Amino acid sequence: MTDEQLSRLSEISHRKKYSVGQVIMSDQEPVTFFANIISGTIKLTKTIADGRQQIVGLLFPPDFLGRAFSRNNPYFAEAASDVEVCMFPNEAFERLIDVYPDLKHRLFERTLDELDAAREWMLLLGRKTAEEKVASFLLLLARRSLVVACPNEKPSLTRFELPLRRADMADYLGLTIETVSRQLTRLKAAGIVGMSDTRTLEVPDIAALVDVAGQGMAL
Amino acid sequence: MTDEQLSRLSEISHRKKYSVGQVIMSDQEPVTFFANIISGTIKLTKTIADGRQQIVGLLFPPDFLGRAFSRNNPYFAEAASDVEVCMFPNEAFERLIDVYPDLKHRLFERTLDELDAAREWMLLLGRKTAEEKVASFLLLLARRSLVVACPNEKPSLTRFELPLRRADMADYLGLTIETVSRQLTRLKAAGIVGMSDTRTLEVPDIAALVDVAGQGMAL
DNA sequence: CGACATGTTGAACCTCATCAACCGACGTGG
DNA sequence: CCACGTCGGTTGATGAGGTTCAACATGTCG
Repeated sequence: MTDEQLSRLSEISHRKKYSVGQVIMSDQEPVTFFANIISGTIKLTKTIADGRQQIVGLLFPPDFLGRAFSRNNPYFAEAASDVEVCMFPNEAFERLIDVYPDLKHRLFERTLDELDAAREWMLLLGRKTAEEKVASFLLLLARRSLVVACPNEKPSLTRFELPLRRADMADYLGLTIETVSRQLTRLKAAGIVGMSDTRTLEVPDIAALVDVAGQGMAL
Repeated sequence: MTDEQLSRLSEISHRKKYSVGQVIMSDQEPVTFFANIISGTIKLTKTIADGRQQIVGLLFPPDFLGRAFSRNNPYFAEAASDVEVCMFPNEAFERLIDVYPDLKHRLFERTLDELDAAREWMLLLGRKTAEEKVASFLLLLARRSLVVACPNEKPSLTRFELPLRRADMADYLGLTIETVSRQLTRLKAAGIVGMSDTRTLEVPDIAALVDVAGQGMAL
């Protein structure tokens, strides 16, 4: 983005914090803002009346949260961890979009990426086994951590934090908490991953993880 | 669209037909065209090496098939029935997109709709039972047929053709052929749907179908 | 300390996948 | 014309993968 765009953006923005579990956007209310994630993880969920829930998207910095063209929003956005965002009132942001077409173009490309991710996840949800699901999720995080940390090097050991609790992992993978837990201990027992803490993971050999993730996690 | 846009479009287009099972776009090759579906049904699929398959999108007329900004395409597009499309070479189409911003806007909105549909389906794949899955799919088709046929009236009986064989329904719902078949006969036995032919369905009472589809199919 | 949230582990159960047989429709070649 | 293979679909029997229910462990906070 150009400097001018950035300054225009910052003029209309303000920071906001959410703590774990807080609802950021609701199913019920129209969306009044766009937000840029500064830190933390946000989960997008869909829910059935009886309580069943599915996470349909995870957002990390510097992802965008919002609803282009102010339609109604069919998801919940919830803080999966403590979260800090940079918020833009809807109208102001959409005015900016009209003025800077390449900003809109960016949003478009982001949406296409989200669509690809959603469809990748459809394959996982519909066709993968519990073990493959968990492994695929860990692989996703492992690769993310590599990109964030050092784009070029390939360290033999990858270590990262789980951004989700077991309950959320279950809702993301279409499983139950218990199954997620069991598969994690299985992967640990098989030496494919190590866990110092329940939220800290080490992957000694990514290739081995790729193997149990069962393809389709192309990169 | 304006008349001018339409005429410009038709200048660069040509018709093409595909018969059932034919591959329209492949995983392997870059996409060279956009296409507007004139008749028939196209399925977008993702596949794992061992043969497991998931349909990640269904396209009906007048949907669009293609890949904006000529990235590589991670899906297969296959004719689920005999299909007729109107094709545009990629470069020409993208030139048009640049000239007519609202055409791009249209594509953007279509992409957002696809994203919503994909996420709706994630809920289905991850959290619904076999019965709910099948019912949800039938509900989707029932509503589609209502919209196409008569936007206003609400006839008591809805009748429509299944655009997919059992195998494809299974791949769309994350089930096996046998389970799909069994659930269909269960719904038939319960009087929720009628089947004159294996591909022709009647829904006497949509509300009853909504009921077994288990929410989340909001409209 | 007790209450609560998060995570792990075990046992029983159930839904759905798997394997297999069967049916009708269709097309083809002898 | 009929035998034959193929394809799409249905139905049954069996079994495995995951869910459910329950108990327990650990850590945190009032």
